[in-house]
Amino acid sequence: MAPKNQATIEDVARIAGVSIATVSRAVHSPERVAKTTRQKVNQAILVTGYTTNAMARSLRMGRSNIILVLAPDIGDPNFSSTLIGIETEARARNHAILIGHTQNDPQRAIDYLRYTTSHKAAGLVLFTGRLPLSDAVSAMPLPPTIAVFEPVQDAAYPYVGVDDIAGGRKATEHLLAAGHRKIAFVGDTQMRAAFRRRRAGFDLAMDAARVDQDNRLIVEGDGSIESGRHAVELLFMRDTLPTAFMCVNDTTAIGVMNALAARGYNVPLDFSVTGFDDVPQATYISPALTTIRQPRSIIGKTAIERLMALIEADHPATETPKEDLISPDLVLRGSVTTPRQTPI
Amino acid sequence: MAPKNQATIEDVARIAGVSIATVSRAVHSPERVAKTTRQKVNQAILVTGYTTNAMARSLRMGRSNIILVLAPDIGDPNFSSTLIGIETEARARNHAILIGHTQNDPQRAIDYLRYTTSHKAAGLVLFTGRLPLSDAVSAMPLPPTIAVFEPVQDAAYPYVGVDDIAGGRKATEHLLAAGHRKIAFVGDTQMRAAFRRRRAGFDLAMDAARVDQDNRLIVEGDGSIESGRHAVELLFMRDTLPTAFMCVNDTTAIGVMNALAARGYNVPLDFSVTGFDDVPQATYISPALTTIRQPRSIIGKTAIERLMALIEADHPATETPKEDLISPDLVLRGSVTTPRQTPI
DNA sequence: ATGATTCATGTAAAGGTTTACATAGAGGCA
DNA sequence: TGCCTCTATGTAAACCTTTACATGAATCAT
Repeated sequence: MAPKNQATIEDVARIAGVSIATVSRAVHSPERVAKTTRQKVNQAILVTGYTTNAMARSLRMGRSNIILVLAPDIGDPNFSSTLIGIETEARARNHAILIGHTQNDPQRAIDYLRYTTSHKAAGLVLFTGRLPLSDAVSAMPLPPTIAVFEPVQDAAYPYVGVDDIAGGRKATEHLLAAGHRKIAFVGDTQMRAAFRRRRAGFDLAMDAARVDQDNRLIVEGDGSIESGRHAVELLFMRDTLPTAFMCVNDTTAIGVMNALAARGYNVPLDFSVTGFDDVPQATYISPALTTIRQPRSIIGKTAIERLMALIEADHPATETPKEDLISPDLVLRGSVTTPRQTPI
Repeated sequence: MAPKNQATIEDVARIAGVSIATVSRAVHSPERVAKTTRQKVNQAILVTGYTTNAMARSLRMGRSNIILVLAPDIGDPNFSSTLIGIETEARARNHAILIGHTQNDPQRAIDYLRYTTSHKAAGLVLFTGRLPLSDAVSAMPLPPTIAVFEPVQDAAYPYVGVDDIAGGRKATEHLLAAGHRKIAFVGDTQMRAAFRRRRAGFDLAMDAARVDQDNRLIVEGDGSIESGRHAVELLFMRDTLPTAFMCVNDTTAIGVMNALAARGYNVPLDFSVTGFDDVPQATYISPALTTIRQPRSIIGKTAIERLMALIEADHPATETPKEDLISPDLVLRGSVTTPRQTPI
């Protein structure tokens, strides 16, 4: 069916009646070869069905056109949508995406990072907020690197993400504007930088509205659905209940709504709820969740733009790493309304 | 920080006091070098931090250790979970996964297929039921290929997927066992092979239960949430209503449940509903959806096993392509119960 | 003791590119 | 005309492996 042996640059050169150097130039810097020659070469390429051997090219050039994307969890909806942006932008720039799925296993991460050098990866995109801190990693020569969604702890890589502070603030301001004053913040934790910032946005909005500390019910949580459910149980054991729940992410919010429904309450009539992320599930639950939308594919696109700038820069890492924060939008759906007048 | 120039096999050879051939052998077929030499080499590798240059290796060997996965939609939950199985298994066999995201655009698909030859990919995994049928593609020399989830139209690639007939049958039998006799099948279409098979399973079960054609309400649909909603509207315009909806996939089922809720009906008290796929959303809606679970990561794992067998086989495609159908399980949740006694 | 066999290692070619440097022809200018 | 510059192309080296083949030593059978 297909010719057993792929045509090489030499086949093209022979047919076009030029040297292999000219063919190479015709392909990669067409302006350096005469118009008529270029046409002969293109013709020969068509005839032979020639494709450059990327392996030979990478070997010679010292780097490939592969970008490694390291992610702890491929299934995370944030990941897949961002990947779309990454893939599209990378492809437009003639680069391919290699997926490294770490499952939070440091050994797997190290293996993939090693990949980076053995495959001469052009760049590295990190979805993972933590890098294994073994000596193996710090001694490893990594290609230009960019972090996405969460800045990498203890390492100064440029970072592209959502403006979590602005997002947290927007969600909170929306609840305040609806008339809520006693608001629970669900998902307080020091573990994740993004969550810390959302909390900061919450406080900023509450400060600006002059809501005192007593009316801010801070509940710990790790972003899981269980943590949301648990938060509700916890609050019902305290003496004061909030009228609204500002949740650190959608998953938490879904947990909160589950628990409220289980107790027979109606959202938004009895309690208002906001999320953060706008995961697909946010539309499927009822009522649909009012939330902050992650500008996922924009983040992916921006990350590749920055990364390519790094790759093409001659002096790697001479400038100070930059943070690129993209401001998210509030998505109005059905889980927020004015607080009920009679106490629960 | 890291040495500017990666150590090469020659550095290792010099330090170990052997030839580069011996180093190569020590790394890739250790049994062929004497124990003491092997130790010297390993020591030298440790000292230099040597990693084989995969580009040089691939160039010499004529193929890389990269497997291209072509998918129309990265965001599809089926895709990501299957990818986990693919990635894990590929990694265990020292291969890496390159993602090609076609967005159903034939041109993008072709570009990625071309990738396959330029990067000397070891293999190809197709998530896409349709291949662009241009001459460009049929003339293209593709590496060993396997289809996943949907067999590829008009092309005889081995295929790993769920046993859709068995799954469709199981779901239908479950409804029959609950006492339903008038059942709607939502999502009838010729366009997708998987859907055709689910329909076949439905008919098989209905035949076995001797349910006549009048009690099978077949409604067209393309698997979208809108098609589910639309099906309900359609059925309410006919003179007979089903007591249960067997939906071709979960997304359709969610649409059906949405529309029923909008009309004020209760699932499962008024109508029972089953889905197919077990997408994450199936647990988030209320009631949680009784459905057929795709054995996703098993499919991914199996696909790579078959693909590697193909890659390692000396005589490509001499055997007839094989179908590997994995039997899915029924997941019991809250959307099915006995039919109500009083008609709607 | 001798020839045959096995084992461990070395030598060198090949894989397909890109690119520094060389070359040659054309055109411009005095 | 003679010299210089510029442009288009060619030559050959380098990138780093793997592996067929060669070599020499050691082991074995007779």
